[in-house]
Amino acid sequence: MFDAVTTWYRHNRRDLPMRSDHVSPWATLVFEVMSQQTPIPRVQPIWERWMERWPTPVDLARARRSDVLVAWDHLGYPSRALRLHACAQVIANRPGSRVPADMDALLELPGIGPYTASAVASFSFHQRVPVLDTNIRRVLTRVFDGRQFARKSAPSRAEQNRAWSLLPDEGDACALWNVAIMELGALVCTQRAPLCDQCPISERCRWLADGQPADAVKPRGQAWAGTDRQARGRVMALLRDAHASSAERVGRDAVIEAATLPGAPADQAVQVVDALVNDGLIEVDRRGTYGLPD
DNA sequence: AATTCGGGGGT
DNA sequence: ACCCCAGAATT
Repeated sequence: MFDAVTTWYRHNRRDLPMRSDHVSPWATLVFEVMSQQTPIPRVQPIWERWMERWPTPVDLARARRSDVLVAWDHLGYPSRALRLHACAQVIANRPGSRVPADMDALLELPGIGPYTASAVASFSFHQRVPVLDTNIRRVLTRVFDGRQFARKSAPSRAEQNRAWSLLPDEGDACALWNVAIMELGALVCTQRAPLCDQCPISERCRWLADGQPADAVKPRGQAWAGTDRQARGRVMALLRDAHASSAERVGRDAVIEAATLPGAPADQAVQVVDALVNDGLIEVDRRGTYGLPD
């Protein structure tokens, strides 16, 4: 399994800048945070500009949150940007301002959960830990369980045990294994139309052997049009533009207008703006004008 | 375990 | 129109 997947990886991997050997642990951490629920192609250009501007945790720790939110641009889930900023400040106060190398310490950091902690621990520090992202979970579920998709909820204990059991003995090999099987899920064992004829482990795949049975229809996800998230996104876009162009603040009327969606309940805009203030993503001054925090 | 948190490109 | 995407925090 290891040889088949890693050999495939060597010949088929994408040439991503963040996989370069001279990428720092901090740069890797930033990339993994940006990649949470966000496709790689959209992350890449923003990550490159970001690391040029704030190469180290100390650099980002000193930045203003408003500049951080503008640089985050439209990556989505802007609370991630604030958590990353807070994370930089925690790391900047550690000895040597170093990114911690072990899982327990990484998990203490703001915005760093099981996936990101394991990715940094494995890819940057070659710790012997499994990585269970959406791609790897899908591959392992198909190969071993014969099901089309992993469960929507967090990885079960059984999934984690299996991931551990597949790890090679050495940390270096684990890093290669993790990135290789992740890439296999991203390029071959895809969500929609897996390319099983190109898969190096198709012979051992229970799902393929069973005739690719389809899972039961999954419950529908959250709609988009008219949601709080859409309204919040509009407010953030308005304030990003205002800050980026002239560092100007915006009156309440304009903010409420941005938060008002066609056909939405009348009180949605007000509630959304209040929630953004509460989340620390926007601020009101004494005159009642709005802007990005600090 | 279920919800909430953006945004855009593919199908 | 709907789907998902190198998830995390909160309840």
